Amino acid sequence: MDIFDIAKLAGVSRKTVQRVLNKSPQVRPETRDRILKIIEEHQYHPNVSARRLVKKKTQTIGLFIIQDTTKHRIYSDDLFYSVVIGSMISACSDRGYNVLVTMADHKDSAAVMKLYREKSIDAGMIISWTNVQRIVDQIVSAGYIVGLFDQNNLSSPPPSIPIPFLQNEQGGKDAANYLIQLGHKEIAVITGDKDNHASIERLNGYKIALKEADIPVHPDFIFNGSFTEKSGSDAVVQWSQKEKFPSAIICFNDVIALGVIKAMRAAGLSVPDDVSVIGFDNVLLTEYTAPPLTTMHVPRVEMAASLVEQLICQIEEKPFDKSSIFKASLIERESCKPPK
Amino acid sequence: MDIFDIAKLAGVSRKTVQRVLNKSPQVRPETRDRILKIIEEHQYHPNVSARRLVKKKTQTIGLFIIQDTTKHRIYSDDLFYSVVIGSMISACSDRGYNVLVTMADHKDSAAVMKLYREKSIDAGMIISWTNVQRIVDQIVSAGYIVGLFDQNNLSSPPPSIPIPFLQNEQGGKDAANYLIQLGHKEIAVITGDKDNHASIERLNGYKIALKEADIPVHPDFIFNGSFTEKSGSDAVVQWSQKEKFPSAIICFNDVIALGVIKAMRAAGLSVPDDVSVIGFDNVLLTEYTAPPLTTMHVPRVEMAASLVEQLICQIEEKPFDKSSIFKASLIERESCKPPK
DNA sequence: CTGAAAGCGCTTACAG
DNA sequence: CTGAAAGCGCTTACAG
Repeated sequence: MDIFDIAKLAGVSRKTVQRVLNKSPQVRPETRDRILKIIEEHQYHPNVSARRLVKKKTQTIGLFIIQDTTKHRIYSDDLFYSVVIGSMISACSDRGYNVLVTMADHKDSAAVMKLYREKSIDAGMIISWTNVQRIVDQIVSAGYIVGLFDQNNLSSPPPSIPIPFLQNEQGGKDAANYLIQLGHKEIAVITGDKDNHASIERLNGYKIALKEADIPVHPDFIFNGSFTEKSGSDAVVQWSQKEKFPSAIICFNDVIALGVIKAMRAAGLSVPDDVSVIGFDNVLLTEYTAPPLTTMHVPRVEMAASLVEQLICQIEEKPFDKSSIFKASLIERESCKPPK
Repeated sequence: MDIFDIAKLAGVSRKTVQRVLNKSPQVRPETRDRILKIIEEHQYHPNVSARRLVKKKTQTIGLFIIQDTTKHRIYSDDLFYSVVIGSMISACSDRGYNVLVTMADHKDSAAVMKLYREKSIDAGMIISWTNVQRIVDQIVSAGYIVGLFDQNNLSSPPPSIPIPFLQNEQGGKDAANYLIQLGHKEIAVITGDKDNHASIERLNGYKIALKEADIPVHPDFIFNGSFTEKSGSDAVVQWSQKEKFPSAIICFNDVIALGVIKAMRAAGLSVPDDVSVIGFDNVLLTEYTAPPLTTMHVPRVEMAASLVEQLICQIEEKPFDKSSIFKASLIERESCKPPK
C-alpha cells in the first residue's frame, strides 16, 4: 500500500493524493474527502524513510545517556534522571517528535556521531553525571545541534548551545535562610564533588546567607564531600568526633541527606530532634524517608521541557523566546525544626 | 558526502565501496584498506533512510508506554518500570537496535499503529499498568511483531507473542514459607487489584503454603486491596479494629508495604517488633525505608532483556531457545523477625 | 574482482 | 485544480 495505490483507488493522480496529505487547499473538497476516506480505510501512512530521504529531516531527537563507567552509572532508575528522561520524551511527543534513546560511554563519541552522520536524528540532547566536553565539542564542530540538561557537565560551554540554567547560588542561600529563620545558628553544609559548579555555587549561596545574618562561617562546618550517601554518613561521623555538632545540616543533594539520616539513626540520634536536615533535588525517595525529607526542589520536569523546546526551535529555525532560567524551591516536610 | 563521493576519492566504482561496507570478501585487501581509510577520514556513514527504504528494515524497536489516564499513570520515574525501561534500552543497543520511545493512551492505538505502518519500527514492546488487549489485538491482526512486558495486561494473550513469564504462585508460596519458617502462624495478606492475574496467583501460592504447613487460612487475614499505598494503610486500620492482629503481613507489592509501614508508625507500632512485613517487587525504594524492607525480588532486568531477545529473534527470523520463565527470590532485609 | 541499471516510496519543482 | 519527471542515497540482482 503506497501513495500510488491510493491514487489508483481514488481515480486521481498521485500528486493529488500528495496535496491532500499536505493539506494543500488546492483540491476540490469532494475529491479531498473521497481520498481521505480511502486513506482512512486502508490505514495508509506514508513511508517515513522515503520522506526522510528527500526531506532530510527525521522529526526525531536523540537522547544520549552518557556513562562514565569508572564513576557513577546512570540507569534509567536513577533517582534524579528518570523523571528528566520521562519529561523529555513526553515533551518531544507533544511536539510531534520521536525520541531515539542511546546509551554510550563518555569516551565513545563515535556512537553518538554516527547517529548524526547517518541522519538518524535532527538533534540530540545529553544526560550525564560526567564531563561531556569532548562529545559536545565534536558535535558542535561538525555543525550538528545538541543540548545539555546539566550545566555542570561542561568545562567551557560553547556559546549558544541550549542548556536550562538553575540558579544554584540562590538555592543554597534559600536553604540556609530557611534554617536561619527557624532559629538555627550552627548550620553545617555537606558539599557535592568539589569540581562541580552547582556545588560551588550552592556553597557560595550558603556563605552569603550566613554573612547577611551575621552568623560566622565556621570552616569545620563545611564538609567537602561528594554527591553520595557515604559523604552524608562520613560527615556525621566526623562531626560526632569533634566537640561541636551542628544543629542543622544542608546537604547538597538528597542522596547525601539519606546518608545523614541513616548515620544519625545508627548513632541513636534523631532527625529532626537532634539535628535538622535539608536536602537538594527533591528526588522521588524523599517523601518516603523517615522522617520525610525537607528539600530544595529542582524543577527538573520544567527544565527538561524547556530544553526540548529550545532544541526544536533550533531545528525548525524559529526563535526561542522563553526564559530558560530556573530556581529551586523549598519543599517543607518533616526533617527540620527549630533548634533545641 | 555520500557513497559516490567516497568511490570517486578512492578511484573505484560505487559498488566496490558498497562491498567494503558490507564486509564482502571479494575486494582486494589493498583496495579495501584504501577505501576504509577514506571512509574513516571523511567520517562517512551511510544514510539510514536510504538504506531503510530499500531494505525494509529499520533496526529499531518501538517502546510503547501505554497510559490509562483514568488510572495510575506511568512516568519514567515509576518505581517499578524505570529499571525495566533502562534495561530494554541497553539490551537493544547491545544487539545493535535503536529504541524509539512513545507514550500513548490505551485507547489511542492509532499512534502506535502509525509507527508500524509508516515503517518506523521493526517491532514493538509494550509497558503498561492497564489492559492493552485492544492494542495488542490490532497490532497482531495487522501482522506486526509485538511483545509485552507484563503477562497481566492481557485478558486473552494471543498465542506466540513474546512475554516473559513470572512464576507468581511460587513467589507467593515462598514468601509465606519464609514467614512460616520464622515461626509465624498468623500470616495475613494484602492483595493487589482483584482482576490482576499476578495477585490471584500469589494468593494461591500463599494458600498452598499455609495448607502444606497445616495452618488454617483465616478469611479475615486476606485483605482484598489494590496495588496502592492506601490498601496497605487501610488493611492495618481494619485489622486494628478487629480483635486479632496478624503477626506477619505479606504485601503483594512494595508500595502496599510502604503503606503498611507508614500506618504502623502512625499507630505507634513497630515493624518488625509488632508485625513482620514482606513486600513484592524489590523496588528501588525498599532499601531506604525504615526498616529496610524484606521483599520478593522480581528479576525485572532479566525479564526485560529476555523480552528484547525474543523480539529480535522474531524480527530476524531466528529461533529463540532460551527460557523466558522467571521466579521471584527472597531479599532479606530488616522488616521480618520471629513472632513475639 | 568490478560495473551499469533498476528500484525502494516519497517530495519537489516545473508544466499545463 | 492536476500531471509527468527527476531525484533523495542507498541496495539488489544481473552482467561481465
